[in-house]
Formats: sequence, structure tokens, C-alpha cells
Amino acid sequence: MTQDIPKIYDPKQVEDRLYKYWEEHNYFHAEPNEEKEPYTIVIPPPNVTAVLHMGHAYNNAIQDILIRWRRMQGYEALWMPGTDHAGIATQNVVERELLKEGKTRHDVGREEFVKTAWQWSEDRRGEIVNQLKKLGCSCDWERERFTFDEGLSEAVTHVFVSLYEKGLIYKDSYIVNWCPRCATVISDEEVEHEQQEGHLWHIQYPIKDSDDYIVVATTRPETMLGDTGIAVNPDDDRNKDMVGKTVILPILEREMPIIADEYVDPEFGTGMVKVTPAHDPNDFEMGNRHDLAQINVLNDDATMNENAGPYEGMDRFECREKLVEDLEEQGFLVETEKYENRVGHCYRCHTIVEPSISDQWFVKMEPLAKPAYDAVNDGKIDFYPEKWVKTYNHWLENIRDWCISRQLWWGHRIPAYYCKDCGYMVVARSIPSECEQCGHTEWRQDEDVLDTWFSSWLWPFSTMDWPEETPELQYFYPTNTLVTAQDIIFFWVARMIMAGLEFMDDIPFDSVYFNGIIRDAQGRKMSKSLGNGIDPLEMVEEFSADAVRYSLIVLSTEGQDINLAEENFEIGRNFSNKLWNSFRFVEMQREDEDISHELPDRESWELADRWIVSRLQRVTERYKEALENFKIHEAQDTVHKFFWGEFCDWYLELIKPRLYGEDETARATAMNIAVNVLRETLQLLHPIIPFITEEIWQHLKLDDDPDIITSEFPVAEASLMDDDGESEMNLLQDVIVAIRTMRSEMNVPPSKYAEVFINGAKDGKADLLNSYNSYIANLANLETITIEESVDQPDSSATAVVREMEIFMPLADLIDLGKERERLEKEIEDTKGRLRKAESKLANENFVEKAPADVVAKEREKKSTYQEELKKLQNNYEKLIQLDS
RNA sequence: GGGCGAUUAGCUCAGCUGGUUCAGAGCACUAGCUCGACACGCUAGGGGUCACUGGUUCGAAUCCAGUAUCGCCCA
Repeated sequence: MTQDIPKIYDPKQVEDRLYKYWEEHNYFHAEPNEEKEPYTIVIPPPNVTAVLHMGHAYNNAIQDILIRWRRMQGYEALWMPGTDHAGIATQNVVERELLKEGKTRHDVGREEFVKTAWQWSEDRRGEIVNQLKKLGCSCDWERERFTFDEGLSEAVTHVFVSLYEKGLIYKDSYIVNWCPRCATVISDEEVEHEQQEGHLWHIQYPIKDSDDYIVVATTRPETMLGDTGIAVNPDDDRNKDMVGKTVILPILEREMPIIADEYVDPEFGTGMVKVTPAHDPNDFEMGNRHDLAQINVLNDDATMNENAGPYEGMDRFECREKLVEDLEEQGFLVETEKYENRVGHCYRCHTIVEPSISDQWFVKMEPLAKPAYDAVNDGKIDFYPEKWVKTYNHWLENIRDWCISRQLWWGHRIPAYYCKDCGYMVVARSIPSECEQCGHTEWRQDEDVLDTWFSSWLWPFSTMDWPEETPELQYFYPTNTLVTAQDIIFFWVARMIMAGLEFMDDIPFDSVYFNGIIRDAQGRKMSKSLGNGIDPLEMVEEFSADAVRYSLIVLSTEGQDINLAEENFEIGRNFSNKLWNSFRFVEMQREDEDISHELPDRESWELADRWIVSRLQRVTERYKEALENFKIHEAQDTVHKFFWGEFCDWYLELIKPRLYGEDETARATAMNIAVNVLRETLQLLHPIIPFITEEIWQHLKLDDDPDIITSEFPVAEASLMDDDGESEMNLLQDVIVAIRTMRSEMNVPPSKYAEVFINGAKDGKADLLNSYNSYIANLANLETITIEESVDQPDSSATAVVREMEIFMPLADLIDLGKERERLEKEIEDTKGRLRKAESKLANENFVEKAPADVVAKEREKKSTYQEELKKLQNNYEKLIQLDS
């Protein structure tokens, strides 16, 4: 059977099969279990609008790593999966679909539309789940939830009603952000400000009963049609005399007062600003302070309404153009200036939003913000990387009320009912029976739905059937880790913390890991419009899920953004293949012998065995520390270097003679240790690359082994750490590398056995090197090797110095004296450099006096070593020169 | 305007609670390798004034201040 192991690992034979296998064994399912400690992650529910992108792949890979790791550590590990109904986004997509048939949502009606959206979201959910499975995510699918499913909808209603009853939800006419394309209001957080090239138009407003005029500047001239005042700063000497006068609005000829308000920046322009309370948030506040009228000049679709006079019916930008033309014609336009300013766009459809006044529902945030602030700043919740705490704090310190109503059809309908007869409003969990004001019984439910985040913020407990008091809530809440991107820190993270504290009286999670954003190779954000996205499923198809996961983690550092190119996935593929081949090698040598979990009797260990086992303990320890601090990349890097650079490059090479040899005990020892080290390495790697590790594990499997996914995670064993073994091994490695370098530089072909003499092996080094001279001979491809405290340099030999020992390699007539000379010159220069550095440090009195004794001692030691080495190099160099002449 | 981050080898990035052999990895590059796991590989090598300017210190890529460029967030 060993002949059947292919040289190239084929993930297609493995991944789907193993995922099914794990599912069939119910390994992903978690249940309240008092005998175990829980570890819980709730998934950031992907929007049902679209398939997953690379950012999802990355984010979910991290979650899976944590979950699998904790599961192996013996926690009852629950990864709660689900999806988000994504109000605006989904509605947009479904509307677009309808449009293909030439229909609008109004053509099909609310009920039919919602039905279509449901169908659509169901289909998408299936796809998303399938994608997560392809990536290897070990979610507890039995518990999958949807923000719009029955239970969660109930939680939403419950929360709305109780916040209303507490006075934390109110309805008010207020200036909000209106997206004319989505035809709904959006919250402040949903507005993206973008730097844009525009103009600043300076416009004259005549003063009543005078030939005089004032000048104001605006970037949105069309809003002037809604102006109801002019404001100056009360301390502005230039303008304060103007307060109380009346100006006349050009075109519409409306009279309006000049008022004084602190808000106005006297330094900006003329120090006078037009006030448009219905179309600017600051003007709205100012208008309220001074009782100015609010004149709305826009329709919902951003065309001008009847208040716009001659411009009625025009689109806002068309109106802008025409208005500027008219102003110019009539002599009101003073100046047109190029101007860059930040313009608010809808984060969903990218249309420029219009601030406008309407009746909306709000959550009063201040009472919720305080405990949320404390939870993070008192250390109940940790952020990784910590820097995000500042962003979080800044937002909470400047918290504004949250506009939660949306003029959409797809979402949780607001549980407010209006008496059809008298208009009396009731907020209730279900339709009220009779109106307590007029006694009528017919009700009309509020047309609006809630912001999607109003359901998402309950996610950590609504997924466990809150408000019901379930065993799941008891056991799994608070959850442990939230893994998300920083772009939803306000939308979601902060609000979940608020909701958890408000409704569960406890934090929703104890740590938040913010993963970076995936960008393209040029560092640009991946987006549909740029067409620079990389589809994770295509990459899985091409490179395997393991390769995708591994590569993403290789490229990531804690919370840093990733610049990604397709060829980066070769990293993971190559690693998988290396892993596969190390297994292939071991398996080919194994000859069906029994191998125990128990390491063999220490009597039979060689240096290489002590070394690799010791190194494994250190790697295991470091891995644990790294993951505990969410340094996933570091954990991976540690295993990577160990597996490839130590286990494969050195250990497997070192044991070949034993595996091929006649000594059965030696063979068994090497075999056992190789298999056991490989097995533990697989376990360390399993959270990152679950499929290939399970596949190899099952091949190596001993009778009583569990599957790797449920195997017990390795714990570092202090008694196996071996400082002497490691440093002895390092010495041998240095010697071997020195000889290899020498061979390579002297063009001794690998196929040619060489002979080497090592001179000056003092302080027990001779014994050590002699006991393991087979290591040197094998890895440096030597015929014979002579190691002594004192040997003479043979004729015509290349020389090198390592660890104060001289290495002579007789090359007879093969020696290229010019080349050897070059080599030695370089060596001498290098050593001189090192020596100079050590000497200059030691020459500094301050260093010798003030630096810690051990640092100084180390430096002295370095100096004498380099001196010694230099002497030998120079000595050899002189001999060479003589030979040459 | 305020805040945060980045600036280290041709490219992508580690290292940054200051001192382990004149700075590390992967890719790319050079030379050599069908040596009984792996060319998705092996061995060896070249390549960096650690953005700049000051400061702290015996000692700074690592700490502090400022400058420049780029990016993100919030006004």
C-alpha cells in the first residue's frame, strides 16, 4: 500500500470526504455539558445578499482555528453559525431582480415582495453554508440561525417594546440621512464621507430696504431654496451689526432674519452662513435654537418639490446647475471657486445622501453607552489589537442617538400600532385589542421596519433563544471570542456590548479579535466595481481549502491588512505538499510495524532524538502562548519553521542511516520518534489546515486513536526539554553547514565524497563530534572525517573556521587556489567586522561599567572567539599565499 | 482640523516590553543538485545607510519628539 501514496498530495480526494465524515460523527455539535468548560464563538453572520468573499474566508478561517484548537484542548466548543437578513442590501438586490422583469416593488406589493425576498434569502443561505463547509468551518450546523427567523424576530420585538417602555426608544421628527436611491433613512454610521472635487459658490443676498448685500458661500446651492435665515458669530466684529436685519433670498425673494449663533466660524469666508434647517444637520440645530422655519425643498427621490418654485420637478443636480445659471444671469453670483469637500454617501448604494427632516424612531444611546464604555475600559472585554479601544472610546464619548427605522419592506416591522380611528399609538408585542383612547379596535401597524443592526446587536444571545431562559444561554453565555473586522466596530461590536449588558446583564464576549482587511496586490480594497476580488471558492478549487487557510494566515500579522495575489496561495499548497511527503517518507519506511504513543526507552535515544523532541516541546509551548494572545500568524510560523526547517531538513535526514540500517533497536527508536513528532506536529497544525492533517493522521492512526479533530491537543512537557541536547546539536549543525558551504564554494560536486579534518576540537568537542561524526559525514557527504584537538593541515586543502575549530578539506589537484583565496579573504573580512564591533563596545568604558555583567562577559567571549578565529584564518591564508607563489 | 496605522532586501512582510555571533522569512535572483519523501523539492550564495532629523541611553530597527510620504477612521 505504501507504493500507492502519490508524490503530490491531492486535496480533491480528501476535503469533501472528510468534511462529511466529521459531520456524520457530529463532531461540530456542542451541548451544555457541566463536565466541560464551554468555549463559544458566534459567527459574524454573513449577509444573505451575496456569496462570501475573501474577507469572509479569512475571518472564518480564524474562527475555525480558535474553535478547533479549543475543542482539542477539551473545551465544549460551540461555534454558532448563521446569516443576516441585511435589510437594505437584500431589498436592493431583490428590487434589481424585479427590475429585470420590468417591475418595481410597488407593482408586486408588499406581501409578494417580502415573499420573494424570503425565497431569495433562503437560496443564498444555502450557498453561504455550503461555502463555509468548503472552507472547513466546523460550525454547529444544528444551531444555525437567521436574523429574520421566528425566534430572533421575537427577540427583536421584545427588545423594542422593553426599550420603549423604559423610555429609551422614541419617535421624533429629526434631521436624518436620506438615501434617495434606497428610499430610506440610514443611520449616521451608514454614511460614508468621501473627499470630492466640487465648487464653492459665493452668492449675494440683498439686504432689505438697502442697496447693500451680504455674501454667503455654499457647496450645495440648491438647498438655498430652503434657507430660512442667515447666521453670524455673535463675537464677530465684522458682522455683528448685521444681526437683526432682514435679507431677501434671491430668486424666491423670501425674507429672512440675520441671527447670531456660536456655531458660525467667523474665520470662514465672509463669516456669514446661510441657514437651511431642513437640509443640514448643523442648520437644523441652529434653526431650533432660533425658531427658524423648516422648509423642505426635496421629494424622497431627490427631485425638487413644490417649495422649490420654478425648479419643481427637477433633479437636485439639474436644479443646482440651472440655479447657478440663473443666479449668474441675475447678478447674484459673486464667485465660483474650486473646492474639495467631504460628501456623504450611502454605504450600500453609494448615492449621495441628503440630510432631511422626517419622523423616525431612535434609540437613546447615552444610557447604553456608559456601561459599554466601562466594560472595555475596565478590562472585562479585551480588544486585540488593543489600539481599537481608542476608536471605540471615541465613538462612545461622542455617541449620538441611533436612528433605527427604515422605510423598507424587508425587515422586522416596527411593533407600533396606530388606532385607525383616532390615531392613538401603542407599542406592543402584539396587536392591541381596543384603543384605550377611543375604544375602537382597528389598528394600522407602523409601515417601517427596523435597521438590520437592531437584530444583529442581539446576536450573541438571541441565537440561544433569548428571551427564553434556555440551558444554552446558561451554559454558553457570555461567549468567549468575537472575530470580526474593524469596519463594523460601531455598527456591531459596540452595540452588541450595549445589548449584552442591557438585556443579559453581562458582557456578550470577553475578547474581540479584529482581523485585517484583505486587499489586492496593490493594496486596494477588493471590490466588485474594481473587479479585483479573488473568489475564495475558486482558490479552494485550485489550491485546496487548507492552502487557502494556510496562506491567509502566513500573510497576516495581528490585525494587519493583507495584500493578496492569487499566487500567494502557492505558499499553502507547497506547505501541504511538504507535509504530505514527510508522511509519505515515514510511511514508506514503516513496514507495518507497531508504533506506540509512548516514546521509546531513553537509553536508545541519540542526540538527534533528544534534540527534536526538545524542540517540539518548545514549539508546543510557544504555539500555545501565541494563540492565547491571538497571534495566530506567530503560532503558525513557529510550527512552520520547526516542521520544515528542523524536522524535515535535519531530523528526517539524520535518521535515514538508522532507518536503512540493520540495528533493529536503533531503527525502531528513530521510527517511533519520527512518527510521534510528526503526529504532534499534525495536531499543532490541525486547527489551521484541518483536512490534510486529519487525512494523514488517519493513515498513521493507531488502534485506539481518536480522530485528530477530537484528539487531545499536545501540551509541552518540561522534562523533555533538553538544553544540552539543543546546544550540542547546534554545534553539529554549524559544523555541517560550514563543510557544505566549503564544498559548494570550492565546487566539489555533491556526488563526490570528500574528506575532512577538524583541528582544535577542545573542551569535549572532539568527543561530541566523534560520537556523531556519522551525522557530519552523512549530511555533508563525506568519505572520512578526522576530528582531533590537534591535527596538521594536509597539503592542498581548503580551510574554514567554525566555532574556533579549523576544518581542512584536502582537495589535491582539485583545489582552485584563486577561489580559495577569495573565500578566505571574505571570511577574514567578515570576522574582522565582527571583531571590530565587539572591540569597540569593550573599548567604551561606559559600556563596561554600566552594562549588565553578563552582557559584558558575553561581549568579551565574542571578542576572544573572533580573535582566535581570525588568527586561524590569517594563518591559513598566509600558507595559501606561500603555496600560490 | 482631530485620531490611528504604515514606512526594514527587487516584491510581500516578520522582528519593535532596547544588548545572543556586523538585521530575519517567503517569493524573485545566482550557482549547483534526477543523493533510496518531496523540483509544490534539496544545498549553498548574492542582496538592506531598518523613511528622514534630532533626543534619551554605555548601547536603538526597537523608546521619545519632530519632519516627509502613503493609508484608514472621525469632525
